Amino acid sequence: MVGEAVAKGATLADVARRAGVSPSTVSRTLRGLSTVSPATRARVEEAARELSFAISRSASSLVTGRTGRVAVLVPNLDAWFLGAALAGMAPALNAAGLDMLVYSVTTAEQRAQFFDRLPARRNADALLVVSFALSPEERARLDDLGMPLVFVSQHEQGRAGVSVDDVEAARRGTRYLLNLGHRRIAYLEPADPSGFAWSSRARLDGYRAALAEAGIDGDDDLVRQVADWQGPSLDAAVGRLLSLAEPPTAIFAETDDIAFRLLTVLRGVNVPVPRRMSILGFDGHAMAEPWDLSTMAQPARRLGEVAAELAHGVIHDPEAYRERHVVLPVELVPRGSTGPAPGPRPRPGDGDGVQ
Amino acid sequence: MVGEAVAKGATLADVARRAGVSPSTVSRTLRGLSTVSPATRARVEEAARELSFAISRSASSLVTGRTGRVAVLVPNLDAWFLGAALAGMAPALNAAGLDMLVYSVTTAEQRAQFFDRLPARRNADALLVVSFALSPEERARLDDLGMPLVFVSQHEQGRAGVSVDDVEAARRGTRYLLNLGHRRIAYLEPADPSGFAWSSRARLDGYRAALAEAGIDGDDDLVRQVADWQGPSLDAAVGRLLSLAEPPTAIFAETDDIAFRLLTVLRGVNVPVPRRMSILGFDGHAMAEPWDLSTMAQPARRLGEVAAELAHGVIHDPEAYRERHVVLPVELVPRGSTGPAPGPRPRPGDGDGVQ
DNA sequence: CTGCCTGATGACAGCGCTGTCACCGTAGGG
DNA sequence: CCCTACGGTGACAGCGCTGTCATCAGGCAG
Repeated sequence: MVGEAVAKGATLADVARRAGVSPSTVSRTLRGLSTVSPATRARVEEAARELSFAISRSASSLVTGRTGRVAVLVPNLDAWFLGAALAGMAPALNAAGLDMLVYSVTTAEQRAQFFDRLPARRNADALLVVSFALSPEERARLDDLGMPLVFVSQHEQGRAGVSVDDVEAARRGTRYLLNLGHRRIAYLEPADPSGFAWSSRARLDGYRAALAEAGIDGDDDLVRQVADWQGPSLDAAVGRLLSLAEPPTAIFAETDDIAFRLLTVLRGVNVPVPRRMSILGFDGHAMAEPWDLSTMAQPARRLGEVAAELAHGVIHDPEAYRERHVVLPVELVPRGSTGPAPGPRPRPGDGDGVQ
Repeated sequence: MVGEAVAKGATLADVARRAGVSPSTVSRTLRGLSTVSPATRARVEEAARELSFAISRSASSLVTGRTGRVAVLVPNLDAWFLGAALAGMAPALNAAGLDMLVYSVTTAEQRAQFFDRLPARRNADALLVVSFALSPEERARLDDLGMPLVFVSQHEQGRAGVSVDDVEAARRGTRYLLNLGHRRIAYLEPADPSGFAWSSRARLDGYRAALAEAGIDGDDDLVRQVADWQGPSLDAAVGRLLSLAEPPTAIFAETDDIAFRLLTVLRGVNVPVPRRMSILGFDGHAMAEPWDLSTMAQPARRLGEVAAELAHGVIHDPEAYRERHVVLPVELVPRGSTGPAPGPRPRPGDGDGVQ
């Protein structure tokens, strides 16, 4: 009895019967195709509505070779940036009539399985690679399979993709600190032991370039790697920086997540921000505002939206889109975590140097 | 020439030819089915590997009626909780051989479209509804279509789902504040103007129950709605609370996001936490630790994992799983944002009451 | 030696669509 | 009044699988 009630779902043939036309006509109508008379169209659409007809993608993709789906490959799912990017992607994809398949590949095992079974293949029309470091073999494999690729938040020579100009953004961020009078500027970059997340030295390069332009010699003691998210290595890094002969007066963190933890650590050890130490982040994390963190804001959602457009492009016009790369702007958002460099170190007896 | 290189992808028939067997046998082998001789199995598997064969779900689902996909419906994608839940879900789903289709329905328009075209139907074997307030019509629609539903992070009577016991968790959180000596405890709940996010009065109920158990009359002035994420209404709410004849000494925030902003606002107006005001959040947000926020931690990832198991369940054994509901524990994580209630208000001349 | 059962495999129809082609009626040009 | 053109429609094959049934070679009891 229960089984009876479960409508298996109307088929296109059912709709055709109800509308008194052939299946072909229903198909044409529903696809909004060329030549269907208005009267027929109306009848078909009503019949479809009455039966709550929803087309079976399985059947149509079997014949068209298109699945109407795109796969999204991410190194994890709980990082703010990825969530924001997906949040931009999903509606844009849906608007284009595409469904979004998400694959979160975090462990080596998952990775092997993903590329071995390649579930995306034949089950998606394109693959969006988001901040994921593809090995050359993996990339080759995907190419062999003829899977159109779109790289999101990473720049791959001669490939469709969307990203920001990390070099330029980091350069501008560093210049901002220089303009505030800072001369000793540290740089904290995330260590990625898994090697899954895509990264480049681009931001670090930008930082170094800005220092060089200002005639300041790079000091490797000021560049430190820290575990991206959890763990004690940040404390150690801060300890190193504070115990230098000439400690920094500003720290540029490669990600806002690092900057947040940095703020906490500094508060804990009574280093006032920004009076004694300015902090600049990178990402435009949603929490940056409540934390009053100055940051280089990436348009994360927008990256997702553009990625969706590119996906649509590479599917429908591979020739035109194959190498299209979009660069989005990064904006410096100055907030309370950055301020002028403190004056010269107080000589003995000078007090705090405060007027 | 380029077109030539694009391998359309081997079919099952190709594998069969290469292995010198019939397509049926290949199908049986690849599905790990009953009776295939070891020798044949080996030949088939090798042929499949050599051709990088990946089965076409479109074709197989056309005949089996199963898509091997589950759809996940979320009210948005950039909230921490949803990201964490998805992060738990994705690998668990993949391990069960299911692909994850994500639908982020944020606007009324998207909502109408989703339920109108119901892209999930016939394109997914089950729908996971995550913190999404389905209208009765929407629910009825899904039921009519025979789509198995799993409710995540929300409790629906007689439905498969996984959630936490919000009443009990809020009661415990409130008791914790009571045990610290607080008697005036405010409660901040999120206003959800869109009405998309599922919510219940459960947490508020738990808060009230704990107060009642302690013999404290509820004071409606202490319960305030604030915009969940952005906006100025928090400032107003704090203003109200601080201007009461008897202001609260602790605030229980229904979500960590509210608690974070609360911490910022209080810091801005020089109300020391926890010396003058204790703050307790709810969620177990990843940022709670660096913020040193006490919180009722939900096992967000675990919710996702269990949801995946339930999805597998309702697909393969609907009878057994139809009404299965799993309740996961919430743990109080005490941190630095909560402390003993300050002593009685200092009488004039008493100073700060600090020894 | 016959008959039957069992394990292993192949043949074939058909899932629900789409694309192609054939078809039909009507309008307009010669 | 015939012929073509064309808008509108239907018939039909077939996409790549799976499930069912048929087939066949051995093994073993009778």
